[in-house]
Amino acid sequence: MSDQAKILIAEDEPAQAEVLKYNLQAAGYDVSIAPDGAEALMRIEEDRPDLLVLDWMLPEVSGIEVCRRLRKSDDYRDLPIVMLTARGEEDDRIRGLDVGADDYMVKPYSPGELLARINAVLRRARPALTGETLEYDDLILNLAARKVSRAGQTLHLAPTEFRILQALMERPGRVLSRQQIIDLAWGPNVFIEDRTVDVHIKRLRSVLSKGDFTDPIRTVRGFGYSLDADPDA
Amino acid sequence: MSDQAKILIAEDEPAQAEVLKYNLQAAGYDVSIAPDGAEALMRIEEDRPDLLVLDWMLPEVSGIEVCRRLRKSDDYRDLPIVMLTARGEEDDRIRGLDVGADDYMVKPYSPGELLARINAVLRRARPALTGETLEYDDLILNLAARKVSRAGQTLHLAPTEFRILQALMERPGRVLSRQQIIDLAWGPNVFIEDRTVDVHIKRLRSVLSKGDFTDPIRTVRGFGYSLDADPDA
DNA sequence: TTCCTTCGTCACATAACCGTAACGCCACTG
DNA sequence: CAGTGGCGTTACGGTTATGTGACGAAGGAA
Repeated sequence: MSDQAKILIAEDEPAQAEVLKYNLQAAGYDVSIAPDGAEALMRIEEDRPDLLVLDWMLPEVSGIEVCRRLRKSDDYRDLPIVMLTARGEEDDRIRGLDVGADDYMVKPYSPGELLARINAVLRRARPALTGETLEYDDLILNLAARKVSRAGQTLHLAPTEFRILQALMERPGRVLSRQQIIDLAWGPNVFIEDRTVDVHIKRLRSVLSKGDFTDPIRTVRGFGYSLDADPDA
Repeated sequence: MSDQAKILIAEDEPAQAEVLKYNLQAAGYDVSIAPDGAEALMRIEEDRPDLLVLDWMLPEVSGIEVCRRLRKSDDYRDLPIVMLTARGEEDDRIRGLDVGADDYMVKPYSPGELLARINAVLRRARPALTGETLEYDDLILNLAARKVSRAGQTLHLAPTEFRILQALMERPGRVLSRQQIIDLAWGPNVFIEDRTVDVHIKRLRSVLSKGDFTDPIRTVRGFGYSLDADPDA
């Protein structure tokens, strides 16, 4: 996982929850705890965790009910869930997998194994979060995947357009001259007409503004171009 | 291990064994039957099942003895075992878990529930049994068995295609250049034309997309290829 | 041996992309 | 308000990257 993934632990036994939190934090996760099912549902709305560790026996709203509700909701259908069951609750375990948990652990579990499962589930569930990304306004440029999206929608950029946008996003707000853009996007010692940049900027704009998006590129007359989401500021 | 997992039923009551066999076959498993403990041990050697459904009361060699022996052997230490006990044999049940059964069912059981447990045990046990598994979308690549399946269906990949897919699946979503693919799939210091990668990608695609599957490989013009199940996301 | 699979490469077709020229509008200057 | 340089936009020819079918070589299995 590239950054710090958020994990919510829904567990009513404070001691267990704390141990788990400690272990997961040590592994680099951002951890919070909900002591019952109702609170878990609340915190899911609030914190938007990337993964839920869900104890099966919870006060207020049972784990299985939490799971069922999440799977029915539009927003959290895909929230990865690792459930915890005590030995002897085999029936619930089976129901849990049926209800849509991604994995389960039987208590008592080894912290290492639980961590491994969490990592595996996260990896499986969030392939998009791999690699370095540049962000500007609602634009996201993923270097590793070589993908650009705006407001969640993937855009198709030609290679040159991609490199120009990358150059601009690496220097947000700064005005780049045409020659600078050529150096950054084509490489130094490449002879390209300045006006060619204009054409690519135009193409880039038309892709970025497809739909009813506003044009994030500002023309600075006599100098060049810059990224500027809010020209009035 | 193919996607058609082999299950051995060790059960001395023919009627029960047959019913069970019928149900498991309907669920897509490859099923065989052993009427007593001695035969069970023999068939395990012979058939190499992926999971054992083990009745506790068996002629010749008792279920508990079978279990104990398997757990002591080097080859079958991790063979998943689901044991069947008659009601009232609580002591044996507990001994069974101690001896190393992975799960148990009390007779009479519902076929659906047993199936659910078998599925769960297999899913949990397989990674340990078969080595690491890579998953992406509905693709599963089993390193140890060198097998690939899509949506449950086994695919036949040539060795080079397998290694390329492995390289891609180890870095899901990330774009790999042709040279990187060569290094990863052929090894460093191997001279291969870049275009050769294209041809293998084409062959890989045609296998992965057989039927009406969508092509999971994205071409990134000017750079290389990446795994991308959902280009619009 | 012969048959079959896999491999690397090539050759050709196609589609995507690129750079440039040309035209006309617009913003600024005076 | 006229003039001018800068810029947006379109069109187009050429180039390059990729898809695809074919082929011969190598190796293994029967």
